[in-house]
Amino acid sequence: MPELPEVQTIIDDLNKVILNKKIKKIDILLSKIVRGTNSSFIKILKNNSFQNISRRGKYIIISLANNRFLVIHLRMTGQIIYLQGNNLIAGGHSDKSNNFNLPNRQTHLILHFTDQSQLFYNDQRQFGFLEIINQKGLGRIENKLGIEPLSKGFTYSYFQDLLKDKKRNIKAFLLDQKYIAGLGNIYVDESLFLAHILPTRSLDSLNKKETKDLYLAIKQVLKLAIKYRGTTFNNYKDAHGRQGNFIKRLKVYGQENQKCMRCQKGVIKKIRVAGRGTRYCPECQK
DNA sequence: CTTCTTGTTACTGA
DNA sequence: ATCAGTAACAAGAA
Repeated sequence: MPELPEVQTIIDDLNKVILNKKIKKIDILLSKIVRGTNSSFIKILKNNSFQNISRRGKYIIISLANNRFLVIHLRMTGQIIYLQGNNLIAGGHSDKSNNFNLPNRQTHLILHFTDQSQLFYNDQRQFGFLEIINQKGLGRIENKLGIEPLSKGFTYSYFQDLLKDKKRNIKAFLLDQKYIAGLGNIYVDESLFLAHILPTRSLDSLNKKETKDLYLAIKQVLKLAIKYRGTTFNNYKDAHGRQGNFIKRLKVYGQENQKCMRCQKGVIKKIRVAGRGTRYCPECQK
């Protein structure tokens, strides 16, 4: 479940260690994980290098030479792990089975660099993908995504305009990448909790204060999660011995049947909203 | 055995 | 046009 903060953590780590290293070999272990033909994918990457790594919503965008881009989407269980020797230098979204014996059963692609370091793409459920695109492809991604919630352009008045005249369910709206890019199930639930708003509410039912609170909550939750290096980085230490642990700061996600840690009155409930498991406090979210 | 999990797209029907 | 709902993708956990 890598969302904006997890993807941001991954690219921040990778940018420090992988730029300009020459790719000497590409192993595609699961063909369908690569969009487009495998042969052109390999042809473009071979002897190429990463010039810069950025993010748009949950998409990882790696600039290559020759105006090409390697785009990676982790979907639900994708991981990127960069190893130098036996040392994990940068990585993403490790789950319980934290096993650096790579490649393993879930490894679908390996990039080998000339300095012997390796980048592994792992994906248990195989929903993620890698793709080489050009400037035009970049435009296509841009066109389907809404604003970056941590960008300067995401002002309160921009947020108000987004909501205007819509009657949608608030959670479905926040999950929709074409309005705001990067939120997923975890941070939507956390933002709504922070703003004291029930996930079942509709946009046209929000008053001015609630709208403002939600706007601030989204930014606050995302910033804090990035500070703690995301939620799903549980059991690994990176090269600097840090552990990402926003999971310990989650207020509602995964807290069902627990007493609400804010009001100490409600018990966190889990229901289904917009097709997703949704957690909230029935006492202090209205 | 069944059910649930999550990101995204595609599709149906209101 | 807007929106809700559901299936699909795949593998593993409970």
